[in-house]
Amino acid sequence: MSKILQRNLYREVADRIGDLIEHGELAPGERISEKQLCEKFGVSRTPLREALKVLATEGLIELLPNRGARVVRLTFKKVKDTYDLMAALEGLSGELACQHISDAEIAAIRQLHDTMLEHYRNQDLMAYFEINRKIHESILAASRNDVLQEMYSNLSQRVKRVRYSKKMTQTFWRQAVQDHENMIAALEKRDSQKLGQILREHLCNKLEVATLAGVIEDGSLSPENSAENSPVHSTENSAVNS
Amino acid sequence: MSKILQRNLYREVADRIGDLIEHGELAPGERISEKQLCEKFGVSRTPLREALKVLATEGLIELLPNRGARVVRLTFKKVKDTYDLMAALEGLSGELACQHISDAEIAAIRQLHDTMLEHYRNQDLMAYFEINRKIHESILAASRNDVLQEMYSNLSQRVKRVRYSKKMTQTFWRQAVQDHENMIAALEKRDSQKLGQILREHLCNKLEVATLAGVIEDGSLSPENSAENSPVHSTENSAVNS
DNA sequence: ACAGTAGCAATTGAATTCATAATTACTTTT
DNA sequence: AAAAGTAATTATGAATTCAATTGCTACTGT
Repeated sequence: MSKILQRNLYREVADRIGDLIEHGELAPGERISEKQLCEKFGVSRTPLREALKVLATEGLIELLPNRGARVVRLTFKKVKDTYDLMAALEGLSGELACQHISDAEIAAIRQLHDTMLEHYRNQDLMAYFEINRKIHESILAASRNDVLQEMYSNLSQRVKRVRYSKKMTQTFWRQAVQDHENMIAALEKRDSQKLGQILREHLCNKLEVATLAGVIEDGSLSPENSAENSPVHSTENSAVNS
Repeated sequence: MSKILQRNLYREVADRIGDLIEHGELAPGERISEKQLCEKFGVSRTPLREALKVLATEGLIELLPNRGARVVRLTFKKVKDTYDLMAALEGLSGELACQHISDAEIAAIRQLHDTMLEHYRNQDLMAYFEINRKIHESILAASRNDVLQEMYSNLSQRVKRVRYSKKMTQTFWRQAVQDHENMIAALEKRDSQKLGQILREHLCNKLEVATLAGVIEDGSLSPENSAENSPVHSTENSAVNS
């Protein structure tokens, strides 16, 4: 049925490090000491270094030749670029989903949708987000495109640590709910063009980007800015103000 | 300027193995012996295994626990899924390019376009494809989205070994050229919606998928079909005659 | 004769060891 | 006293070694 999950040590270690990054226990830009992590996880350097190589190709850390690894610093531009991509992928997933989704799956999503509305009425943001995630996941699964799902999952991983959207204005929230109403409608009519468009323009992404502009500006994500060796600061931060 | 290319041994090895796969010297489904490759490249097992882990996350090979690695078998569905994704990414790149591209870059693409038309008139397929690739690359670069470029490049790698479209009917070719005419027009008008749409529907992808359907059916890509452990050889040989 | 189990060979997974590169601290010179 | 250069220490890159799992083959029992 689903994929056989291979439990190699390197994969386990990679996941654990990913968690550390997501929860901020490994700060952005922080240098990662191999020995330190070896002791923390109780493994030898070989599987740990394999894990680091993998995490680097997954875009979570970057490797400095002969100088070890460090957590990638999420600049505003990087996050924006990633969200643009994710929006495009969500759009595609919507189009494909309309072509392949079963009636049972639509019914299940409708069910989720109704539950989500309930949470909206109760103003339960956490519960709302959880169901929201499940709905998008269901559509993604209905696309029947494994490569797409893999890519989306990877992109999602990269920006996970900034996905906490604590503040959600009523206007935005209301609009998001409206988007979801339209999504369900398009899905039930199997209007792939429409669903694709809605998902591409779905507020969630734009909203998060908007709020993030503030968050990142605060310096909470990029403590010592993006420039490593160049003394000149580029326009990336000033762009936030425009 | 551009990224500092780190020349780690593992990256070098990974690229070399990638080449072997692309050129078919490592057959699809073939088991990869670590020792064998170590001797071939003259490196120890450590960097080689790091390379294998990376190639696995890049989707070129798959790792069987305690049984080594093997080249992924490109099924028709996998290729189709990948092309669908690439089309979506090209579409996005078009939209973004219209927003960021400079006049100089447009002029350069126009230049490429004219050269390509020349090759079309001379019916020089190889030269045509080369310029065609450069044009799409230029648009991708103009999107100013590094994540997008990285993802596209990865997807492109995965299906590289089947991208040889030797046969190109005149009808298809003519349509492709027409598409490119429209692309340039949209680009010069900076009509992002239009360019996006053209790129998403650009014949190249659909054409390749169509021809590939034949190629893969021939068994040249999946020698023993998609089934892994089934002892029964299905229609693979009889299909060649049909 | 066929099937199941046990033993052996081979290959991968992980750890330890060795080498090389970088960084830091200390000393010397200006 | 400050700066530069050299040496030493630390950390990463690579190789070798060790252990464990797998697959194959042979032998025995039914």
